[in-house]
Amino acid sequence: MDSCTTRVVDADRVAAVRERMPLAEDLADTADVFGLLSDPNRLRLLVALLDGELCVCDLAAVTGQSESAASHALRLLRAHRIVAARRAGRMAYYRLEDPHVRMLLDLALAHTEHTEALHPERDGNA
Amino acid sequence: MDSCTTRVVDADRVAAVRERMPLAEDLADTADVFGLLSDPNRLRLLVALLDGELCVCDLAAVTGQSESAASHALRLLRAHRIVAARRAGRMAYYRLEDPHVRMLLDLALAHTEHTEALHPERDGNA
DNA sequence: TGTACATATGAATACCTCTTCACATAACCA
DNA sequence: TGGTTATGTGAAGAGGTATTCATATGTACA
Repeated sequence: MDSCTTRVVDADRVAAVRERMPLAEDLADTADVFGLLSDPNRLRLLVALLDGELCVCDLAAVTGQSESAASHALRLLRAHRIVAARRAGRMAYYRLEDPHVRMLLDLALAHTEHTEALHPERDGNA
Repeated sequence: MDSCTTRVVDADRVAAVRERMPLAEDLADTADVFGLLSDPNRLRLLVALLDGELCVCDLAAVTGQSESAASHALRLLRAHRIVAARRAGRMAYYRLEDPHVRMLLDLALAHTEHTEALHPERDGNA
């Protein structure tokens, strides 16, 4: 099928790893999720939503971006089912919908807080 | 400090979330890590290294990319202390060095394998 | 010593992403 | 009804990123 044109040193290990390699489709989906978490402003939006729903203008205020930028980011997150919106009149309340992303966020943030010991030039939160 | 020029609906919630918001520096670091995991080829490299070290040409073969591309990707991962290299003659054996990234990978891959039903690109398009 | 080999790297290109601006949509209120 | 407010969206520009090609570096081996 997909023959590799390059040399191989440890053919057995290569074959074994290839066997365990997830499907390209699954890897692409996983990479997409990580990509959605790779922007500081989107990260701020999701962190803000960890405690519960917020409307767009509050999310914009908390994350320090324009409401248009926040709306664009929320649209992207919504398209990937990571957040969901509840309409109440002319307001839109967003919530974190994906429990898996919540786990990734918790793990990642716990790590950065935990490894602040490795960056002793700065102390904890504001 | 950083005053928000936009309206706010729930001022208390906004203040509380702001209090809990991690430092911009930490958020940027976290976003960087996620960004490094947001490319399918880099993801393949890291998955291949979950079981142990491999040389560059084997990594290129396993991940289906050119050795130059693999080397570029490994250089990036190495610069962020996610992988480390061991030289043996003219070969370079890379290993996964960051236990936190290993956890993120395990968590993410376990999730994608268990949820085949979830697929994005379907715009909610309100 | 010279040649072949494994890896590293710089530059160039094509692609993608984020932000902003302008405007659209839709709900609320006088 | 018209005006104001909250959010949504398209287009465009700036900036970032990934891949490739060519070449450099350094090791091994004849």
